[in-house]
Amino acid sequence: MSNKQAFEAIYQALAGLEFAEVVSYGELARRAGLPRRARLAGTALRQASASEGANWYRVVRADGSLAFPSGSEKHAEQRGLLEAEGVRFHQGKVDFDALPERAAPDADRALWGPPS
DNA sequence: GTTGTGACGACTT
DNA sequence: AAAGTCGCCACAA
Repeated sequence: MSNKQAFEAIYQALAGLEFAEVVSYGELARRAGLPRRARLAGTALRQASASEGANWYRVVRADGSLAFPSGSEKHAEQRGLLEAEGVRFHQGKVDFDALPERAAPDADRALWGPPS
C-alpha cells in the first residue's frame, strides 16, 4: 500500500466522523485500516488541505489531551470547537465518559439499527 | 544513505 | 505516578 493511499484512507475515516464524535489518532488510523499507525494519522492531519481536514478538531490524543501546546492558538481553537458541540473537558482532557449521545455510533447501531 | 524530529501510543520499569 | 522503551514511519536536512 502506497503512502498516498494510506493518507487517502485516513482522510476518508476523518470525513466519516460525526457531530460530537471524538477519536484518538490511533483510533482514526484503525478506522482507516491502518492499525499501529497513529503517527501517520498525525502526519496526514498536519498536511491536510482545508477540505480534507474539515474534521481535524475531532481528533485528540489517546489520553484525551490535545496535541497542541496548551496556551497555543490552535489548542484554544480546538477546545472551543469541541465544547461548542457539547464535548466536556476535565483536567485539560476530553471526557470520553461524558460525550453527547450522538457520539456513540456503535451504541446507536445496537439500539436503533444501521444509519438510514 | 543516515539522522533527527514529531498533531502518537502501548508497555514496562 | 512518572519515566523510559519500543514500534511506527513520513519528512527534512
